[in-house]
Order: sequence, then structure tokens, then C-alpha cells
Amino acid sequence: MVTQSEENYLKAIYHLGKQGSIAVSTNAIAEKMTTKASSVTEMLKKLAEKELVDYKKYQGVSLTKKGKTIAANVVRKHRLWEVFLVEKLKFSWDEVHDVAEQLEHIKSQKLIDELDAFLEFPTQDPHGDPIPDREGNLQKSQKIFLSQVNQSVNCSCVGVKDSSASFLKYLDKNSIALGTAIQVVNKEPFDESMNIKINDSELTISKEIANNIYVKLN
Amino acid sequence: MVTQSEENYLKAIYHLGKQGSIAVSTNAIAEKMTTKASSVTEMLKKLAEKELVDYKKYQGVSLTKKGKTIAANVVRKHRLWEVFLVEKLKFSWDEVHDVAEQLEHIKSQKLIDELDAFLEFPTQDPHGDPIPDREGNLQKSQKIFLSQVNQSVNCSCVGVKDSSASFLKYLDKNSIALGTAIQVVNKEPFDESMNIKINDSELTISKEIANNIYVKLN
DNA sequence: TTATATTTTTAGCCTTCCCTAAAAAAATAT
DNA sequence: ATATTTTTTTAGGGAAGGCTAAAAATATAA
Repeated sequence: MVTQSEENYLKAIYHLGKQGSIAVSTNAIAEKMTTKASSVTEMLKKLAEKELVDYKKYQGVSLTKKGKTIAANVVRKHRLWEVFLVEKLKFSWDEVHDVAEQLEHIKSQKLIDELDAFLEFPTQDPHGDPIPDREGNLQKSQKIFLSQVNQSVNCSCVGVKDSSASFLKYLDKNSIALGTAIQVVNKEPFDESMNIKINDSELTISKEIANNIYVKLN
Repeated sequence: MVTQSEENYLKAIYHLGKQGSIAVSTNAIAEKMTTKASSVTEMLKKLAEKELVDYKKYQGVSLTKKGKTIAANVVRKHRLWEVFLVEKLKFSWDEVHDVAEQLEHIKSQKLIDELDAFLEFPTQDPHGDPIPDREGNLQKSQKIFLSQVNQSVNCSCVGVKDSSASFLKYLDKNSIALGTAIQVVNKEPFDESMNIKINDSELTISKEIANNIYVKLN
């Protein structure tokens, strides 16, 4: 049996390990989980004992095959629940996270299989992140930053990088949501700001904003 | 903050306190929760400290207003999730309990309000038990035992008394489900067995079975 | 009513997961 | 290459929730 706390640690290591496949540091985990490094060390020993991570003192950790499967499954559940909350229960982008954080720990294979079917097998969550399949494989999404899109090109919003509540609120205010069609009207070389068209109305956005929005080309 | 464990104790006291409004005994709670009496005593002290129960050593406990509200809310969540599992995710009667037992502890007012609306404000769970409203009031259901129904009378199944997996399986096997129309064809005075008609096919059931099925008259 | 049985509580201990403070190892700077 | 800083681990402790065994209170029987 894997406890809720253990699942959270595995998930954190999973996310931190994604970019660059080097071992994850104790401090990085502590920061991500807003806990103390000493607590992390203790948990790493327990996870190593259970063969869910490879851990050598002072050398950081990485997930074993077994650990990775569990972590991917937690992420899968988290993202499926997010889809459920947005599509079926009228939650908005910035409200789903805390609840999904609780729901991801519910244990029932049938529940998650049926939920997946009920949602018609979604491949992305409301933030545009891919949903791992039953085996834990997640298809590489080919999203790029809006800032990388050339003038006159059409694309659609598939996600955000910074999913803080304040940024999500900005997007809502400007009618940018998952799936929203965006046309790049003009790119200003000087400050890298952009003019974009959304539903026929034009909007100017800064480099910082454009660097936080993921899109896919149409 | 009320912990998951505290919620479970409050719920147990709530259920045990229903029939007969005398105080609930330590042993009864221990049995219901499959734990030890000593653990119960310890928890009762904690709950009394938080003013969720009235507790006097050796005299049993009862819920305070505050405790009752929390307990009713847990029951409300449990039963709403059961409806969700059966109506939307194709769970059968005997599969919902364990999962609902986990889901009932998810904390989010919006979640439960939206779920309620999504399910179109059900008043009964799949076992025919009433769902408390937001204030914790639950309408008295007027269900009676099938054994109390007179000859030639039509009724429909609204619930069961013993919801053990084995009994639920018996019902499934004989095509008896929530909402199933039942006609009492004949009552045998000798052993109180009954002949009943379900979807035009006749079935003989013992007194024990008839005493476990709740119905409402048509 | 006194003895016996049952119920409930107390005392002491365990595990999980968190913490602080100090020690040890590794990384960085002079 | 040594000194300093940063990171990681160890040591020791706390709260929550469970356990067993023994003591105390209550209930039941003779």
C-alpha cells in the first residue's frame, strides 16, 4: 500500500524529473512540497526501502519503473478529475487545482476507468497538459509558446506555463481559454510585444504574457 | 478543521443515534468502526473538547448541534457520490460503498453544490436512503418493508435494509433493483413467504427476504 | 446484597509524518 | 588548496490515531 503522502512525494519527483533526466535534489523536492529537507530525506529512505525510487545519500533521487508507474497514475487521475470539474461541474481554470489535489488520491481502478470513458477519453487537461494513459505513457504534446508564433499565423491556445490564479484571471478577463483561436496580427521587434486577434477583437500583449501561453498551430 | 477520522466517528454516532435518541455507547461505536473501545474513548474526548459531542464518562455520547451538522454533511456527500457512481459511471449497487466512503471526505463546498445540481438534486441514494439537504435536514422517507404489503397490491422497490454484498447480489440475480415494480401475488400465512411478480415473471421469496426489502406503495 | 460479568477508561507503547537544531558532506570562492 | 557557504543528513521530539493489558465503573446474577 502506498500512502497519500508517499503518492505526493512520487508525484513531485515525477514532475521535477521531467525536464532533464538527472537525479532530483532533496531541496528541490522540499521546495515543491513546501516542507523541510529533513522530512524529505526521511521519506526518500522509506521510498527506497519500498523500491519506488533509486536513492543514494547526497546524490539525489530518481523514480524506479514501479515508482514512475504510480506517479504517472496519480497525474492521470489528477488531470482526469480536472477535466471532469471543468466540463461537467462548471469549475473555471483557476478553481480546479485544490480539489483535484484531493481527488487524485481516491483509490479505485473502476472509478478511474469509468470516469475516463464518461469524459470520452480526453488526452489533455484544462491547462493543456497531456493525460497519461493507463500504462503511464504520455504523448509528447507539441505545444509551443505564443511568443514563438510568426506574424499572420493562426493557432489555438492549448495551455499555460504559469498557472497561478492571478495569471488565469488575466486570461479569463481577456477571453482567452483552452481552445480559443488566436491570430498573430503583428510582432513588435523592439519589445517583443504582440498584437493578436481573438474573436475578431484585437489585443496587445507583452512579451511576458506571450511567453506564458502555450499554443498549437492550426 | 475536522480530520477524516473525526468525520468517520461523527458519522458513526450519527447513524447509531438515529434509532432511539438515547446516548450511543462506546462499544457500539467501536463495533461499527471495527476498532477498539480504547481508541473510541480517546477520540470521544477529542470530539468533546471540540464541542462536537456531549460526552460524560461511562454515560455514552450524543452529537451537539455542530457535530450533527458536520455528520449530516458527510452523509449528504456520501449519498450524492453514490448517485453519481450509479447514474453516471455505471457502478452497480454493491460496488459503490467503498468508493463513496473515500469520496465523502473531499472538502469543497462548490464541488458538492455543483455535483448536486449536475445530478439534478436527487433526494434518495441508490439504496433508497434519503439525502440530507444543505442544512442537514433529511425528509422522513415513508418506505415500508415488502413483508408488510398486502396481497394484490402494487409497489416499487426503494431500498434495502441489509445492504451486504451477498444480499445485493441476490437482488441483482433476481432482477430486483431500485425502482423495480413489484406486485404481491400471494402471501402464505404459514411461513410468511410471498409470491411476487416482477416484469411479468413470478418469484417466491422467504420472510427473511421480504423483511429486507423496502418499498413504497404505488 | 454480594459476587461475577461486562463495559469503559487509563496507562503505556507503536507508526506515520512533520518539525528544529546540529553534524557531515559537497560545492564554491579566495 | 584551503576556507567558506550551501546542501543534505542525523538526532531527537511532537501530534494524530491506532493497539494491548490492566484498572475502574457499571450492570447482572445468585
